[in-house]
Amino acid sequence: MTEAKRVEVKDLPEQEGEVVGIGGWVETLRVHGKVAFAVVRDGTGVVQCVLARDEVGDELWARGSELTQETSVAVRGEVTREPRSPGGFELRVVELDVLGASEAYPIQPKEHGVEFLMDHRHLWLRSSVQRSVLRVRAEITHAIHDFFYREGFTRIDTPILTGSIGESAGTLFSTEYFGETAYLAQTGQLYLEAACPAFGKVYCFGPTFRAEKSKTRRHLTEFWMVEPEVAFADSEENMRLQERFVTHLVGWALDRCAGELEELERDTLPLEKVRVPFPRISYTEAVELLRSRGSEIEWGSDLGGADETMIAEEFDLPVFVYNYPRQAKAFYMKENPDDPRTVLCNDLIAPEGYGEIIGGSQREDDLDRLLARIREEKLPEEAYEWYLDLRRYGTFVHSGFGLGIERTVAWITGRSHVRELIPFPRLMNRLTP
RNA sequence: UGGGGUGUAGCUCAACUGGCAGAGCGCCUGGCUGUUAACCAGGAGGUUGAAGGUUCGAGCCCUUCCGCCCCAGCCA
Repeated sequence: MTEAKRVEVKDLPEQEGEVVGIGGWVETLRVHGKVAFAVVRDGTGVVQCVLARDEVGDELWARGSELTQETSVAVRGEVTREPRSPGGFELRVVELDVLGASEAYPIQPKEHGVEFLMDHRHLWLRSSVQRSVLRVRAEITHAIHDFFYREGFTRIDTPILTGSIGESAGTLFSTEYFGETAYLAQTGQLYLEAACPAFGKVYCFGPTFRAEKSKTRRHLTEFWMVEPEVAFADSEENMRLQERFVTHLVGWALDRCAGELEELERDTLPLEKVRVPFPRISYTEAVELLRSRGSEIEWGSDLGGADETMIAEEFDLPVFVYNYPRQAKAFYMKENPDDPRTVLCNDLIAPEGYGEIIGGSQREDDLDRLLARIREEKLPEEAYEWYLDLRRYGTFVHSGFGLGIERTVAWITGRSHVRELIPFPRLMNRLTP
């Protein structure tokens, strides 16, 4: 192919009248007797490329009119303003090279079932809805780092391979590790607590593994979680950080992903309402509310998905539910001095039925009470020796939380299942591709 | 693990009460100069998830197994 200025599709409107080159993949081809339309995607956008038989000659016509779905091509043509073309511009083809042929592409621009699409996840990524949700995910992860950088946090990368330590046993993936058993991390929190006295405000962001045999639209066995931890912050400050953080993520998505949210047909009005402060309701108040709405929940048991949805419906913002019964929560959460039946913690429930996106707490900083809780839960005390050291050498009030990325992106994009919101989901029955 | 559903062409789905296995899309052939998931005509394409049973006859009924989806639990 002769030399032509190589451009990205998103920049084509600025090149009107110029002859430019693009590289991309054929999404669809519509051939008439003497004119053909090929829609080409390059990753930055899509453009309709037009071949007129009378203009391009027999050889190019033959090549262009036999393009198949997802053939990779290099196209050279004139950028033309054209109201009949989607996007208002098209490329009038002068030259076209097939770079990589594509025979019988499995995914049609029609409906498919979930299993078929997941079996072809490596190709499904090219589809417009998948591109949009994964673009939003990428922007959200960027917004996460932006927020914590600007707030003065230091990023701490916590290990993925760990010894036996975490929230509880029985939900960990294990693997052989030079004759020992290693476990895949289900939280970075305990390591962050160790980094806290070194840096004050820290966070980690990475994959998390849960060997639960969960089969719901809200669960993955491998998911990404961002976890901040703040020295000298109590539960109250923790919730204020959470609402500022979530507001930042939503605002970032509205600013930078308007096109994607439109493509996804997401009603952005509920998102535009998101601002601090978020409504708060104590666990005890939540139980009273639920019982007044006909639920038979007993004080002491954890809230289920239906309970969360019922609470979310009372508000049009994310809502904090705080201070749960201690038997429903993890050993490291600090006892509530005003009501020792409960611990200083909170969940954040997203609106519109998307459920829990954050779990957070103030941590137990008293050595004796923490030790008592470890023994109460019958956890292996030896494994927690280094964690207990943090209470022996300059213990301090501190709090933190974990926000699930896929659930947050599900809410922001309005998608119903988290499996679409990570490029290659790992589920109980899905390890490939 | 428990409850509910489902499995038919490459894909998405029909098939009445148990009675000749079908459509749309995709693919192949031909037609068409402005399509927008193009349209029109023709063609190829099936071990009805697997095994067994009932019946003159099973995609449909029965038994067992397998896959998938939804809900619950666990949590983010």
